[in-house]
Amino acid sequence: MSSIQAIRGTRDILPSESPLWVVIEGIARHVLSQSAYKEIRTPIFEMTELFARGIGEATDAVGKEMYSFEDRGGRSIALRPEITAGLVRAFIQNKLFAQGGVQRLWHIGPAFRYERPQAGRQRQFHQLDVEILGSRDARADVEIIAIATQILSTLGLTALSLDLNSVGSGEDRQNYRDALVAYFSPYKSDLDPDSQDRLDRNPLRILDSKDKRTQEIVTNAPSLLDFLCEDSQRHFDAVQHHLTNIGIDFTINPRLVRGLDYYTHTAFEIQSSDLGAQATVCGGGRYDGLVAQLGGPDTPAIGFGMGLERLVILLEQMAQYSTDPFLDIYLISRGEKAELQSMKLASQLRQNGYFVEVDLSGSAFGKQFKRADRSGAVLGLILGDAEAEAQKVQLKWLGSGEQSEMTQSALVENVDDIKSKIAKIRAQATA
RNA sequence: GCGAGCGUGGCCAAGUGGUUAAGGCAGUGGAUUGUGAUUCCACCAUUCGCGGGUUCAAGUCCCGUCGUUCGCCCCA
Repeated sequence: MSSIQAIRGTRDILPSESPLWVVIEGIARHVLSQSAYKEIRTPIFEMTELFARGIGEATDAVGKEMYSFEDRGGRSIALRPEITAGLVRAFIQNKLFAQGGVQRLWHIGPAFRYERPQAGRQRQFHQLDVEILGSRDARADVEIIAIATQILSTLGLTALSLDLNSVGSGEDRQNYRDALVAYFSPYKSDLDPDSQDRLDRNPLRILDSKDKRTQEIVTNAPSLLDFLCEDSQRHFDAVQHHLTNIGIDFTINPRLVRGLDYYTHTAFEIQSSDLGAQATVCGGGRYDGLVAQLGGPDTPAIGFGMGLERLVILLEQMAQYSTDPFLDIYLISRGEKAELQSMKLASQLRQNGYFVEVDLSGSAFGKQFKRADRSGAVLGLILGDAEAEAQKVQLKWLGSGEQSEMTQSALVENVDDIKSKIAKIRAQATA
């Protein structure tokens, strides 16, 4: 066992799985272009400082999970731990704000975090990231949430729950944070060790603790919602009002606190109960301060990240999408002349729109038929010495075994008949 | 970073200290030198993730290491 293995926490997406990824990407693309979103592609690595400044030095994603290294020029580089920061950097650097109005952007690709792999978590994972930059309106929040739910429901994922919260303005959050520290400090020794640690680092996280005793203490802790200023409250109310109006169910969860520093106001999470400990399929929120913080013009924004691996897990559980290869014709040949003709025939057929696989084995016809049968093709074509000599080909309908002979040129010209027969057989098979 | 479980061929596995490492699927060749989900035959692990130790004897016990799975932290 000295062969080289994939890096821990990375995974090959094999041919048996990739069709599912294509389905997800296709549906996402469709929904996003319906809503006037434009794709942006940004590098998977950036200056480490971008993440330190944007996401926050104290967050786990940056503080302890970042894949950072020095490049040959001595610069500190990091594989992106999430997508938003790089996207905002691109927005600023390319002056997309100069186009005025609202920018609707999306990006799909890998992100990296140095963590122990477990169910639904890898070191390299893939995210769909969708952002609206330049709108403070509550309708932008709602549009973002609606897009997320539409992608998920179009995929057929229905057993999901949407949690909603407002973390208020930066000021609201600071006030709340102070109040929490004041509330928890007297109980410090009763808290679980993790939460004691969080008291300094990130007191909002204590609310999420799974420890029983801590949860008892949390019951009477002040609620974030009581610390929203008037504007924050109005925004939050408007978001809820619109969501209800368009029929999106949600649960207010005052304990929903997202892990990255840049969030303000709306925070949301979409979860599934079928994912083990990593239940979040999609998480997002508003980040009105980030663009300015990274050196751009003051630009409000909101967006979400959706975890593609987690979608794949859910879709595999449902077994709703076929991953069978799509093939019209399997071409069998044997003998030098036949093999020569088969390549020409195959390319002519492909030019006519057929999906064609050529058997390259040169093995006995019996073996080739076996493979034809397993290939999933509807029609088998047989080219042996006799056919090659006569410029003919045998057509064998693999479902029925019915077989006939025609000239190769007739086959190539007879596109409509053959195609409609293939379509008919395929329709019967799925009926 | 912490905790627990698991590591036998491409895949699924039996094996619980006695030595020749079951079986199934897949694969390859043949019976069938041109007809496919049937049948039959043959081939397919000098070796049980890797390294060390205990023992007359180790896939089986011990230690280490790597990988993997699940959980904690945290998050997509």
